[in-house]
Amino acid sequence: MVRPTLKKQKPNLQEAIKETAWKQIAETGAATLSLRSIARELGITAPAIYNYHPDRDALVTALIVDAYTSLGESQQTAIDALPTDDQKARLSALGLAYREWAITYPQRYLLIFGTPIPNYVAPENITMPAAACAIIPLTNTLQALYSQKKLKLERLSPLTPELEAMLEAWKNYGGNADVEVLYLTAVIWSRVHGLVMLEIGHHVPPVITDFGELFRREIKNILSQYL
Amino acid sequence: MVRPTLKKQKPNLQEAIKETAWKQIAETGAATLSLRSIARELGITAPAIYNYHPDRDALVTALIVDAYTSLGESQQTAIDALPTDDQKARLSALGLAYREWAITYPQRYLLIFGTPIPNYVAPENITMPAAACAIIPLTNTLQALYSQKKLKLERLSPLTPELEAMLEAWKNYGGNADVEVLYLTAVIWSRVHGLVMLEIGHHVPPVITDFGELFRREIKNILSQYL
DNA sequence: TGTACATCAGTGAACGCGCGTTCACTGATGTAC
DNA sequence: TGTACATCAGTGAACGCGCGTTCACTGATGTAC
Repeated sequence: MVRPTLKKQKPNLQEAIKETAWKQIAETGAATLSLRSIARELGITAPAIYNYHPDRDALVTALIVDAYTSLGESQQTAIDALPTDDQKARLSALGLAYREWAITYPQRYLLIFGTPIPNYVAPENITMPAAACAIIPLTNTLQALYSQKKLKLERLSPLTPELEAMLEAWKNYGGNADVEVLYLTAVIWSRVHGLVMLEIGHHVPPVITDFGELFRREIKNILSQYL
Repeated sequence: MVRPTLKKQKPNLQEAIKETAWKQIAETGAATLSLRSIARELGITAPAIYNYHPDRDALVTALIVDAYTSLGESQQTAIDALPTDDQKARLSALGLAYREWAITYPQRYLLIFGTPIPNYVAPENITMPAAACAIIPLTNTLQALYSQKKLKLERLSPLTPELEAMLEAWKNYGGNADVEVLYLTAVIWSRVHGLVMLEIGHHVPPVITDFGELFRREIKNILSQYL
């Protein structure tokens, strides 16, 4: 009935499947995602999906990679227009853009950073690099500041040998930055991540009607703390 | 076959149901929890559970409340033994105990702070107060420091009127503390929360073999930043 | 002490549901001659 | 231009599974006389 029309409009099921998946994830979260419900909404039968993805887990993996990529691109876009010499503005922009992406796509954010989907195991060799890309703009910005000796690191508690060794290993593993920069990346990221998770998880009393106010103050505090 | 024996050993199904639920949550997470699997492990039939909980959602709510309570108690215990005049040690203990609880019961932590369970809606009038109890030890400790004028608030970016108004509302709503204390509560909590979420979600490269090192350094940094 | 009875925790069958995945198939498309 | 054929995306039926919830029931317990 409706199917033939849809079929004409969307011969590229490849994309349509993921679009519908994102739509359903946005509506009810990734945990209720199913091949059958995607097929239903698309007006096709469930087995048709197997022509494009070997199984459900492969689709989920593709979605996760796309989500990381989208987050990473929004991070990069946030700083592309800003002058390279104003690293402070860039750092701030990264923080604000990060929250913006997360509250625009809360379910997407939860897909990558929330509780793992039951019975799904992420192939780490695929998802880890994608995740790394999302963080690279932050690392690069911090590294630029570090190179210009603009980071106030003297306030930080000294690195223990164990911690330094682990950060060194991280450096070799892929992080193309100095150990203190990697540490700051993790720590600043986790601060932003923590606030974002509280906000989209509604773990803050409802009287906080504009969480952005709180978030922006904290971004300012982070900037003045390390710069 | 096995049932009668079990029945003799555990006549208090009320507790046994929740115990088994926790066990299964610890094993595979809250998302796969089901009345039938609890009953199965307990050697009873699923409908028997309805004698103790009106439906699945009620059980989940009870578990969530228990989790918050357990976290809150572990927070309180962490500072009970410490001298009241050493607020710095208390603050540090709260942070370390928080992580300890979370990595001991990661699935419990995710139950309350991770992605919500599909098709479950938390009755906020029940879960919010329980959640508040988990945070009160931190607020109280910060309030004590504030009263003794030991918090370095001058470094913080100024409160906007909007933010101050929201924090005032929070105060009336239940937080029995000054606005700057409530702000610090939210911000310090979110920092700890962010680190914990990254750790239990495995979002940090595997070369970071002892995340505790990173965590402890950050606790020290938080202390020296605000105290 | 012994019998009749009420209570009520737990049973087992059944309901309707949705899921991932397989398989032989159909039927439109596009190519080869 | 017209026919025979291969391709292959999508179908529909079926598989076995687990779920929450309902309902009439059973049978052990404990009470009342």
